[in-house]
Amino acid sequence: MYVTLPVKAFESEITYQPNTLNDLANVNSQEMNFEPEESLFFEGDDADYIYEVVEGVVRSSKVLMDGRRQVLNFCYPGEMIGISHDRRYHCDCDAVSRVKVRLYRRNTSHGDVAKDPEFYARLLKNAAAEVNSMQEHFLMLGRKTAMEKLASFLVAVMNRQEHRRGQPIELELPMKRSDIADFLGMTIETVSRNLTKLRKLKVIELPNTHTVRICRAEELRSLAENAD
Amino acid sequence: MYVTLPVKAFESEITYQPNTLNDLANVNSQEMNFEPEESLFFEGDDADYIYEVVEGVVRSSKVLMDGRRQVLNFCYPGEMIGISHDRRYHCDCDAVSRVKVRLYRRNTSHGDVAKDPEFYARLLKNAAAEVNSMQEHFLMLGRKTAMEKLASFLVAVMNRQEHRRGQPIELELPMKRSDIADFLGMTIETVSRNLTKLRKLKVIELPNTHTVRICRAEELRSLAENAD
DNA sequence: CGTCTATTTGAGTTAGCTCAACCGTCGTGG
DNA sequence: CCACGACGGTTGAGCTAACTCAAATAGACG
Repeated sequence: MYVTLPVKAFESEITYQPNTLNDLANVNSQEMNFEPEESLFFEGDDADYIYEVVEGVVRSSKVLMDGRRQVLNFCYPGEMIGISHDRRYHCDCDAVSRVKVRLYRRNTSHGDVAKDPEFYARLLKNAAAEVNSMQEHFLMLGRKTAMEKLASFLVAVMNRQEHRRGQPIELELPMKRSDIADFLGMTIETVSRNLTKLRKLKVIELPNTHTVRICRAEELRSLAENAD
Repeated sequence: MYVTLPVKAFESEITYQPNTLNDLANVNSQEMNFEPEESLFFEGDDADYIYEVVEGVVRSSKVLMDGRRQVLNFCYPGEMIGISHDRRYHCDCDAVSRVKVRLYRRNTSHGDVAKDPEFYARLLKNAAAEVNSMQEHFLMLGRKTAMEKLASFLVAVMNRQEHRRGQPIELELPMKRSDIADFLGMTIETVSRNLTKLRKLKVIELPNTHTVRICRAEELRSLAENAD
């Protein structure tokens, strides 16, 4: 029945109850799991599904023929990916960590996503939010220094994740340095050097390579707009 | 009646006929004109209107406190700007040339844009297309050389505009060098130097500062992905 | 414990930046 | 009608932030 894209078998099938707050009415959805580095889809594939991240982190990216890569976004739980205007995906999409996603079928004879106005509204809001966040990312890519980029990235991850006031903030960065570098439009060496610099400035600590403890959040925020 | 945002008076008021192909059903819209460098809206303003460019070119941009600027997009006729997920604009928007725009009110008691499913669908498709084009822009900002950026820009303008096969292609570039520079994330000097370089390579001619004649389109396309 | 991969650090290079001079066009006023 | 100032664009010279290449180190995993 679902022969088109996701080659993996669906792990579960869920039908939402109509009119439940925060849920989508009358939309059939399935869940799927992916291991780190597994691909959800590739650029050029038929965009049969829209994905919602439920657990873990997903990375979308584009590559040039010579291998240069730009990471477009890291998607966290609650975020959607795979919306297309022309029935093709325009980026690659892979799991960074272990990932659970919910799939929404683009077009089916029954339970058609495109005919559900609430889902539509949600998609539009999501797309608008994505445009906004991409605009921030733009300013960063085009006009910020390496240090400002890295600080902005850490601030963005910090803002995305809940934390209790006053506490030193621990960020989990499941992605590799090369992912961060390709997201920020710089090299892994420059990422590494600037992390070290932040550590020496006592703005952060690095208990291990995938954890960043923010010691001076305000200092970091200020570095995100002005590299001194 | 329309006291909120656009301070300028509306030049005309149009009501679309329902069910006309390519038109929007039951949506009141107005048109407005802007002179070059006039602003349509600013970052942080209430996002009361969605704009569709009818004539001319519009520029959206973001600025850092110290004045560094990133141009996000140049909008050509048929494109929409001003969609927001949270009722605020997230970028500045200004006319590059003389511009005619059509305005759609975000929320009104009568003719509410948000309740018109066709308009919704159109907005969503537009937003998805914008995300796609921004993704291309990303790859460019983050990973391309100055020459590749400039060539990509010229190719994008070329693709956007109609032209008859075989003919040498003349592009009108109404924006200033500083706009191009801020769009590509480089300096005006680098833009200028690389235009000169393309001219010396006989890939383009520059009859005047705002016209580019593409002499070797294929060469240009190849430069857009590989600066040699 | 050894192998493999990711990350950090170091040293030298370079693409693109900054600063400065110059040029062309256009509009204004004597 | 011409002089001149303002503005946008081009070109040149030197500088520097980030890159490349290379080597050392640190985790991860069987």
